[in-house]
Amino acid sequence: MPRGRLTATDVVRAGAELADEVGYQDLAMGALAQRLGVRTPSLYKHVDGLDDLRRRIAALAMTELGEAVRAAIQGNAGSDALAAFARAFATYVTAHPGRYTATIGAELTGPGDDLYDASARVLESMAAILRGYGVEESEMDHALRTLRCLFHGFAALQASNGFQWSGGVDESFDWMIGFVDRGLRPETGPKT
Amino acid sequence: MPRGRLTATDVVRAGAELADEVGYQDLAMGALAQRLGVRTPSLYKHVDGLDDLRRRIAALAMTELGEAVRAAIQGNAGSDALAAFARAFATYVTAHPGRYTATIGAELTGPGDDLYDASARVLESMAAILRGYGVEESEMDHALRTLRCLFHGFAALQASNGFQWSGGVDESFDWMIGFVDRGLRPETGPKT
DNA sequence: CGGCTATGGCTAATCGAATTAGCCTTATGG
DNA sequence: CCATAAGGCTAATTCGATTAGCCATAGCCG
Repeated sequence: MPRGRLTATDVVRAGAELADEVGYQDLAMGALAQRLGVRTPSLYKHVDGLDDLRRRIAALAMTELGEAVRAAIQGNAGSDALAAFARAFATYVTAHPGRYTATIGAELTGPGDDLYDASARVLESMAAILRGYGVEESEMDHALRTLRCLFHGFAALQASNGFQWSGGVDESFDWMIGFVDRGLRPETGPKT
Repeated sequence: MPRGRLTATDVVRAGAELADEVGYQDLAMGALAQRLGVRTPSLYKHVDGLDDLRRRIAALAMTELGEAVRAAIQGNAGSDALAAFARAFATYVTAHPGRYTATIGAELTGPGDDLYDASARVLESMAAILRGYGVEESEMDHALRTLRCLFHGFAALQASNGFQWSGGVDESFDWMIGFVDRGLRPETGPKT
């Protein structure tokens, strides 16, 4: 009846779930150990401490997010791709506020780091969308960073306080996407 | 020879400076007390603990930011106001990364709360800009939220890791502002 | 089969930072 | 000149993270 031994993956996954449930602020080694039916120090056999756990959760979140958005934009292009991306992004962030919060403060080091690589994959999906709009290569970086600010800002606001968006969050989000779409689309005429 | 007694304001101001210097993560009661030439427990006569301190720093940051952007847009309208706002915003965030970080995770409660009110004033400045562009009242909320996501996202990315924006941050920021400007401006023709 | 070793869990102990309790000094104002 | 409250201090508590060092066992080799 040995409950299978834990692996680092188990610990990180459980940590991510815990963060989603109790909030990133309250993610603690003790609570996590309890959830895994183990004593706190045992976790250190799998993770290098709280900071390491946090970073791994961030990497997990970014990886999952990358998969979600990649799947969403499959077979879509232009506005459709943008809308699909946005929807997938918002859905993920809303469903996993704790996980995503882990990515907000995390430092990106450089290539080879899980979190960095996962972030790069998300950016690659954004870039694919932009290419679909025919954005000039010379403007790609700028457009990419702009999209990144927009989505990250949305996520941060959503995750932290659900910014008083008492009502109409979805409409505002759709409006935002429409705004970006109009801006990226080769000009075709009056905006309405 | 009594070094003037401390006030809550002194403590918060010093805390904000400390956060800017050592990073928000390392803001600690002990370090702050030391900087103020006082023992740790003494701080509790002025602030209600670390969480309270953080929240007050967030409120201070938002208040200062509000003053900075309000001053910047004075006498400007349209693109100029937007550009001035953006410049002031970026300058503030870059100069005070620790302070701004305090605002990122902070929960907004409701009217009457310093942080909430200060945030409302910043939003009011944004709204003024949007009105200058002739944005429909019905779209105001959506546009406001969009701007908020964009600026907050920029700040969050900037503050946390200075997102690998090794080069060209300023150009990208300008591009972003230009993008928004084109999107808000009543259509006048092809974008170039 | 019987022992070897690495892994993963445990208990006990340490550390550090926040916070609380309770005392003491002094500026202030009646 | 004294009463008092504000603001500092020391000592003590608490709680969470982390470390040290021990123990059981699964898988493997001779």
